[in-house]
Amino acid sequence: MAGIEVRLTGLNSSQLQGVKTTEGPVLILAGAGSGKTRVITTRITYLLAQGVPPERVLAVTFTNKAANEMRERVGTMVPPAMGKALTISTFHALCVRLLRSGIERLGYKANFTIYTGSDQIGLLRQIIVRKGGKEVKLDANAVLSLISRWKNKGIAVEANGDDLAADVAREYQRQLKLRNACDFDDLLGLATRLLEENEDIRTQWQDRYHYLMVDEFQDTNRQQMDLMRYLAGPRKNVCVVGDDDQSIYGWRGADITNITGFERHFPEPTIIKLMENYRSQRPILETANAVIRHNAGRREKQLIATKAGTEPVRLVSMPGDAEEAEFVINEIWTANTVHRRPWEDFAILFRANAQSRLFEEALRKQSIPYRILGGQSFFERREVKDILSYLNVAIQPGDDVNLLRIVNNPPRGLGDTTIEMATEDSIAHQRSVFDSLADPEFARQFSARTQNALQRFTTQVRSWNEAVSRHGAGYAEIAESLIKETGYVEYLKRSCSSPEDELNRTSNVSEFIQSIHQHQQNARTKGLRNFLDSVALDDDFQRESEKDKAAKKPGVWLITLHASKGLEFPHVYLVGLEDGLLPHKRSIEENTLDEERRLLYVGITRAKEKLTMTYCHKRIKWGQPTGITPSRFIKELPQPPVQHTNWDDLMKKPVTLDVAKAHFAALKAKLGM
DNA sequence: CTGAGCCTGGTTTTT
DNA sequence: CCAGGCTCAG
Repeated sequence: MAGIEVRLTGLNSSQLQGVKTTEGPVLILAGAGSGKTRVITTRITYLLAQGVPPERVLAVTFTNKAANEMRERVGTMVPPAMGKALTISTFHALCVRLLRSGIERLGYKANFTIYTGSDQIGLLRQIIVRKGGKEVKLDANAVLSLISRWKNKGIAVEANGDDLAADVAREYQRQLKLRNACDFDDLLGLATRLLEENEDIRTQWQDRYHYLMVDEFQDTNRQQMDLMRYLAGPRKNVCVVGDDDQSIYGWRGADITNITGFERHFPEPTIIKLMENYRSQRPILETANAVIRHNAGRREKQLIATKAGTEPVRLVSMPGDAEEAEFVINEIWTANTVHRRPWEDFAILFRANAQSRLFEEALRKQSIPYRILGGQSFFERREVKDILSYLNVAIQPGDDVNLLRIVNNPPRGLGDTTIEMATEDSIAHQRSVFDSLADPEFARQFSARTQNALQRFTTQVRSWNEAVSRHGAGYAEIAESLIKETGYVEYLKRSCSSPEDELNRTSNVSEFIQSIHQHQQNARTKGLRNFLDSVALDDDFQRESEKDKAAKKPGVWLITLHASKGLEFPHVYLVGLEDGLLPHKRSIEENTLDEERRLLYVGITRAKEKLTMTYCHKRIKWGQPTGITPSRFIKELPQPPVQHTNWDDLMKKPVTLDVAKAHFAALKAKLGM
């Protein structure tokens, strides 16, 4: 094998140890800003340089973004052929691969459909109405999170209680299997079960990968830990990288004991601490260290500053939320106008999305560009979701959830009554809704007109099914003709209220068609099923994600603390340090203050040069001014380096000449002088 | 099927 | 306050 060069210069001794400890379980505790990604990518390169074949290396991440970044970075360090032979994947994508080749052992068919959040909710709503009648007030979202929690812990849905929620959950699971569908949690759970119950498959996968790496390990749940254990096998070459202090997804099932109790799953690991911080100036790190120290049961560590700095950390009290927004935006405006700092140097971090509104308004008022992460993803938009449902039905007409979404959309004479009867019939005869619709016996009870509509629809579905089942079928063309045949776009146009809306939605349809074409041309594994997988897993190769697009737009960052993890900004405003907000009311009730403290810690460690925290004495809540108690975390902030001031003092401070000039110039520009 | 009007609830959201 | 879901009338 041609020698690969590994660049080890510039790594500190613990980073070097992380790179070179290749055998046995390794736990790398990577503090915020400690150069974790560099260690992971260099470690992969190092393995290859030691002669490990690239197809024996598996690196798992949580997000597609992280996987792509890792792939790119490694790609610059090794020959292209080697880079391609590595497996760098998200947990979910890896599980889909496992399941597509083995799920038949668990009683599913290999062409199973992946149900996303809205599919799940749709199915649950249906079941709730059927089981409990219309009066029953059972929140589908609540049941869904219950189901998710069980699945994350590896508890069988079937094995829980006999109240309505548990009953609905059981029916949900039964329906999924009947429809040959998996939800996101199933992907992990079933893949794990597949390995657990089948020795041959387990050994096959254990032979495949000899070196495993997991990033963001603090976010793994029980299932993911089990999965890694089975994949690692007796070799136990597992290197996990994470930071228990940045575990902020407990509410989503992440199990912090995976990292704090790592030894229980992998005895006698090498533990490496990356504590040198290359991001933040010393005062910021002192603040962070002081805050996180208050958490119990953590792995003891302290971030070590490599960057000095004299800028104090500020804590500013505000009379109300309006002043808070105004103050922050004014400072940003001045820094940009007077000191020429670009807008994207500033981030406003908050606990809850609702907080962003006042800031947005203030930014708009000053015509300052900003970017906001989140919002509806492309594939959750109605028109895209509709077409996806058509394609899923084409593959599996028995997929009731997707069928019901499109059966009368556009309207084709199959209204509520017909569909309700079909649903009942399908339950009575233990078959799919499609099978009921297509049954002449069932059709007989309807008017000639409805019979006609039934005939037409079922014939169409059958022809689509045949078309997509043909080997090597051009699925982009099929999708296009399907849309034409159904008159979907015309229908969509009719349902739009404004020309802008119409343009937006129709271009979404075109963009979607375009992405199928691209998949058909470029994807490594072609086929409609694979396309739908990559859509469900949001790992659509060519199309830029909404987040990437937002990140490229210039402007001030408005972002939740959760979404800020992994990012860094020169100037950070961490707003709303108030009891009930940070820590959040629910967290106080549920006694998860540790996680709230970690959230604060994550926020603090985002800042590179300057950190300003704020809190209000009053806040307009639901139209009413409400008194506020400052955050209980404030007393944990060390003074110094934290400087506690208030709004009045800062407003009274004399304006410098520079600032006055800048204001004057801006005013002139506004008036067009 | 649509849309106005009423009611309710309001944390975070990698796949 | 205000967004989203739901109902009922047309």
